[in-house]
Formats: sequence, C-alpha cells, structure tokens
Amino acid sequence: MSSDATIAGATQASFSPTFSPLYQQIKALITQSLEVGEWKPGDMIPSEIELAARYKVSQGTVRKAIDELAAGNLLLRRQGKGTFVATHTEPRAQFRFLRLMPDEGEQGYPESTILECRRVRAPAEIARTLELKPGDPVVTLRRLLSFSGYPCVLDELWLPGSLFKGLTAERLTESKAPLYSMFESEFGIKMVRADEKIRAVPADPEAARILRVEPRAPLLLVERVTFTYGERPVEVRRGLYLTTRHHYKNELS
Amino acid sequence: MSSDATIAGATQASFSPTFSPLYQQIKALITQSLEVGEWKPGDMIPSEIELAARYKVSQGTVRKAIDELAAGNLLLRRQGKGTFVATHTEPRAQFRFLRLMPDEGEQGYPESTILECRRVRAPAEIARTLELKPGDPVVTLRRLLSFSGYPCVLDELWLPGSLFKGLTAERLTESKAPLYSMFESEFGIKMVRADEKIRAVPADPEAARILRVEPRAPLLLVERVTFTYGERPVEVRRGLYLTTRHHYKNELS
DNA sequence: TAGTGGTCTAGACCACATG
DNA sequence: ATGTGGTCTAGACCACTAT
Repeated sequence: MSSDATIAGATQASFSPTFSPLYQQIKALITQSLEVGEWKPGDMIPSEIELAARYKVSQGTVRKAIDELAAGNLLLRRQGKGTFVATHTEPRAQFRFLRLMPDEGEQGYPESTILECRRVRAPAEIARTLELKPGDPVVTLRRLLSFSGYPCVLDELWLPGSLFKGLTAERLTESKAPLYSMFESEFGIKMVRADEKIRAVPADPEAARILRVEPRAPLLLVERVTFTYGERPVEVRRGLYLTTRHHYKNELS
Repeated sequence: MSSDATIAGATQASFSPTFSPLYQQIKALITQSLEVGEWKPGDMIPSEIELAARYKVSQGTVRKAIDELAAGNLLLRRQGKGTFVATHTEPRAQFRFLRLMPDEGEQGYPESTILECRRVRAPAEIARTLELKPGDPVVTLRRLLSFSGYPCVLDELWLPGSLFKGLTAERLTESKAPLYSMFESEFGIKMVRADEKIRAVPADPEAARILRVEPRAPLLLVERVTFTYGERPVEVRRGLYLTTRHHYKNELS
C-alpha cells in the first residue's frame, strides 16, 4: 500500500513536515476514495476495523474521521449495518436541497416539467463560476416545478458539458426522479454542498406568465452554486420561487 | 451530589429504565447549568478533568458531551485556555444571525436606529409563538438597520414582557451594541438558535418610504422565531430586507 | 512549569441487524 | 452466532497558553 507514505509512524504524526492530525489524514484518504469512485453512492464502505487495518491506525482514529464525514453528510452511519456513501437516491435525501415549504400541510411530491434543454457555449460569468474557460460547452436547461398543480419554481441550470454528455430533454422527461438523484445515477455526479444567494425581484413577463402571477409581482430569486467532492463546482442554478403559498425555510444556529 | 441518581453505575447505563447514553446525560446536565446561569456567557466552565470528577465519568465521556455542545454553538473550546460559554458579546459572534451580505465588498458595521418601542398586550399569534397567553405583556419595537448610510433592513420585534422589564427606547438608543449582545448583557437572555421563513413581498407604503424604494418594490420578508436554551422561544422578528445591493446568504449541506 | 484542550491507542462491553 | 456501529474507560503524549 503506497498510501503508507502519507501516514506517519505507528504512534504519532508529530514529525511530519506539514503536521496534521492522523484522523484528518484518514479523512482525506476516505474523501479521495469517494472522489475517484472506489465507493459509490449507496455503497457500504469497509468496516471501521477493516479501515483501521488498511490505514494502520486504531479504530478510534478511523471512527473520528468517519464521524466528521458523516456530520458533513458525505457518509451515513447505520448501527448494526455499516457505513454507507450518502446518496440522493433514497427517499429521505431526495429533496435535501429543496427549502421551499408549503405554508401549511405536508410537502407533496413535486411535478417537474422540462421547458428547454440546450448545449451552448458558456457565458463568461457561468464559465468563471464553474471554473471553465469562456466558450467551453455547457448544458443549460429550464424547468418548472409544481406542487399539487400550482407552478412554484422556475429554474434555469448550467452544467459542465464535459460531465453531462448525452443529457437531453428526452432523457430528462423520461426520468421521473429528482434532478440530483438522476445526475448521480446517470452521470455519476454526486452533489455535496451548495451556496445560495437569495433576493427579492420583480417577475419578468415570461416568468409571470409561467408562474401565473402579474408582471412585476415579487418573487424569490435563488442563485445557487452546487459543489461535488473536493469543492469542485458542477452546477449553477438560478431559481425564481413563488412564495405566496410557500416559503423558504431556514435554520440559524 | 444528588445528580448521581440520574447517572448510572460506574461502567454502564444499560440497566437504566429509560436508557440514554451517559454522555447525553452529561450533556443535559451541562445544558441545565447553562440554563440556570451557573455559568454565564463568556465564562470559562470547569475543565474536562474537573467535570469528569464531578459527574463521576471518564474524561472521554465529558469530552464527547462538550464536543456536541460546541458543535451546537453553545460552548466554545479554546486549546490551551479552556471551554467557554458562547456569547454574542465577542466580535466574532456579534453578527452570527445576520445573513444579509453586500453583493461585493466587506460587511461593514451596521448602524441601528430605533423607530419605536412600546409595551403592549400580545396579539394572539405572537402569544402562541412565544408560548404566552393572549394579552400577556410583550415589548414590541421597530428599528432600521443601515449599511454605510443605506437603509437596508426594517425590523419589527416582539419580546416577552416578563423577560425584558425595563427595556425602553432610551436604553436601546444609548446602547451601541447589537441587539442580541445587549439582550444578553442587560437581560441575561442568550439567543441560541432561530427558525426563519423567507418570502418575497411588495413594499407597503411605509416600508417603501423608510427604505427609500418605490411602493410595491420587491422586498425580502424574513420571519424569525428565536430560541434560548431548552428550545424556549423568546423573540419573534419580522424583517423587511432590501436586496438590491445585498443578498441573503445561505449554505446547504 | 503547570494547566488546558487535542490526539491516539487498546480494550471492553452494549445495541442493533442479519443469517 | 456473527458482524456492524455506539459507548465508555484508562492512560499516554502533543500542542497551545499563561505565569
């Protein structure tokens, strides 16, 4: 195992030139295995004992590394069963990034309509955000999300073309699964984290028509940049949320 | 120490009727000490070794309890110094709950103007949210937040009258400190967590005048319920945010 | 030098899921 | 019965802060 070189001796890592705790190094190694796809979303990763043997550290050290990854929603621990790679496929995590909630009642299953799907050259700002060169191929798509028949979210997305080859309106329309779940199963892209900037804006004529509100009606503008493993940006999303019967839910702590 | 009754025997807690891990019990005991004010915001709490002796558990168990409380922003660990009760007083945590960020440039120190401060009987909905009886006394206040001269946030607050005796416009105006920092030092109320519901709404005439925008201009409506220790609600806040040069920042994970 | 939190280990036992 | 993660302990040593 060549990875031994990055792990310090049996007891301590203090003589390492750029010191970092052992469990952080283990954490980085596990993250690496996730990045390169050694363990895929939904997979069970090796047990703590196995990993401790592989990395030549104690079980407690592996445990601490896994604990932090689980806290960051990269792994999922299940007592008695094992530790699993987090996935958007399972029902619980399906809508982890959807913060729009009905003012009263339960969140129903949203209905998604693809309005457009094109392959274009990346505009300068999109390219910058996705860390591409201006003019690199990107896939852009627009879709409408409706709750119990009411159109609520008008989304516009940009994705790196190189990662989403073969993404077409047909495939999107066929798939009944949420986008992130589909991105994961069809293209192997696991969304890990996202930054959002939220504003109130007036509805432009087209958005007003689609969301069935008056022009210039206030809408929530949600600009999202989504990251996969290793803080690599892989999606820009610009959503217009209708918030008359719904709200964006957030917790501060 | 009568608390021994809640802690199980020397090695294990498995025979406890309502089982919960030892470290969770310790966590609850520490939280209790925070609630009753045994240790106040900014105070250093006893060292891990002292707490382990007090609760008759190992240092590792106390450590795990403290780790979770620190993760929840109730405690702050500082290597080499000790563990401290989190506070809104120190600069770093001053604006922990302020998510409005300038589109570019650094967040300057906001200027706060108190527009109104009255003692009233709680409206039904406020009473329900604050877990008071309708008609119980509450303090309500309105204030304007400005960044580098630009009015950006128009807030309306309701606080339980019983907890904020002696809160007047004068005291608010004198105090240069942020509200939460002032609530903590003057009234002993430490805000711990908040839930927010965010919407886009049209500016009403008064808000438009104060925020210097056209009537019906889109604003962010942020409805916040803030909690102190033990999930006790102690503030309702309704804020109108001007988001032309600022945005509400959020991270999803 | 002493005291604090931070890391790491080794080992024991418990709780849960599955065969 | 076995294997998984979850809890708890005891002890060693490191890193940081203050005196």
